[in-house]
Amino acid sequence: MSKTTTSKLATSKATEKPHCGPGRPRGFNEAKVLDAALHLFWRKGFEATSLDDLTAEMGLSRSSFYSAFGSKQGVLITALTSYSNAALAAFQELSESGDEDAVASMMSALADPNGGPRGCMLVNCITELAPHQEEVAEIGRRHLARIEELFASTICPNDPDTARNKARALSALAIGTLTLRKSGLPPDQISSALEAARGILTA
Amino acid sequence: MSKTTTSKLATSKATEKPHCGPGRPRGFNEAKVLDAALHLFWRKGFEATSLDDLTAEMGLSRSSFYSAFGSKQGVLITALTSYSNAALAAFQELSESGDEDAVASMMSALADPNGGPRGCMLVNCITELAPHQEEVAEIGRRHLARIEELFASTICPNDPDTARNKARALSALAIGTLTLRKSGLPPDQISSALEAARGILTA
DNA sequence: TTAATTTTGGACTATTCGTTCCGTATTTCC
DNA sequence: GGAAATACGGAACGAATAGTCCAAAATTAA
Repeated sequence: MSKTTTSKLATSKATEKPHCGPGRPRGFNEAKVLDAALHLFWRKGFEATSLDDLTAEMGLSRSSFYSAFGSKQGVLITALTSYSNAALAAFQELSESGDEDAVASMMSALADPNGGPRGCMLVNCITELAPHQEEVAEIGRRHLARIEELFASTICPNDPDTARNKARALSALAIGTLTLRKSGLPPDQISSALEAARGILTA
Repeated sequence: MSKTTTSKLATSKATEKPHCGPGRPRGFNEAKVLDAALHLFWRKGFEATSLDDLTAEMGLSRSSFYSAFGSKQGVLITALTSYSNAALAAFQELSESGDEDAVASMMSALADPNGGPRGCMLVNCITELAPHQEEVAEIGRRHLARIEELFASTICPNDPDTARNKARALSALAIGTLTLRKSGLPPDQISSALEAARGILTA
């Protein structure tokens, strides 16, 4: 009686890869499960997230998990890399918008005073893992360097030296703000402080 | 043959408590083992530090550890509290020095461009634990609020409103800088950016 | 000395950890 | 319809985890 149910798993939407070689096709969307993993790491931290948590949230069996990502650390690196790329792309778009208050938008995107879960996952990972996982540190360095670069090219395309310093300060400001928010400072106080500092720094 | 060695443990320096009530006296200095625990947590993070790591570093048996501190979380809270108090006292002294460049000293004390292990343990704890351990969040809030307060009273004792915003920005700046350093940015680049930002913000 | 009290070492427990493995299901290629 | 290849469910693994327990040791008060 168990044989009567014919599987429908493989015939899902399958927006990404329509299945190439031989063998049974995957029953999950890689981008989606990676996103689920990322948000779980964001909520709980890397060490505090267990394999049971992870596979439950991703909807994968342990076999599928390990065959696809190799290890707990592997799935973090993969998810973090694509998160960084996506975030940087969006950030670049803001910086190239030519908008008058592009810097303000960039600050908001980074510091996110209203505090959805999309603050900056990378800051968490750097703080928790960078000293002990070189791959995470590398991703973090790349990410922050690119942010600084985009800040610099936005605020002052002429004088590169002071622009660089101001850009670094803006980055540090936004990142530090994330910690303030995480400690419980109300959003409106975050906003006003950010606003004031940005006004002064970019004047 | 094992009985011949008479113990000398209890007759140590014992600078803190000369032993009051009845019963066997402790063989360890509470402040010292707390400091050891704090630095281990700082190096490895809370979740990544095991009881074996902890007791080894503190030089305690599990019995002594649990009878003195109750739990892994307990020793963190205790150590973190005294760390916060000591750091804030030193910070207050800087702010009350009347020195011309008191703000610069305060920034250095917080951001510590040369990066000894005494950066700011509290930022690590906030990032890793505040969302899930209310006690840690509370200590973090207290700590950051006090820092902001001292900044505000130092830079501009008159106009309290903009002083508050600038103080908040300086705090965020210093805290964000810690993350930059942790990601691998060289100390001299940290220093120059801090210097520039501070100059602008306090002008 | 003896009784009372506290600390200490380290064995122990029950659980959870990340990872591996195997039998079965599902697909493509011939 | 095979054969080959890949994915899946879930049991199993050894190591590691935070925390408990108890007998022995060390002290004070009588």
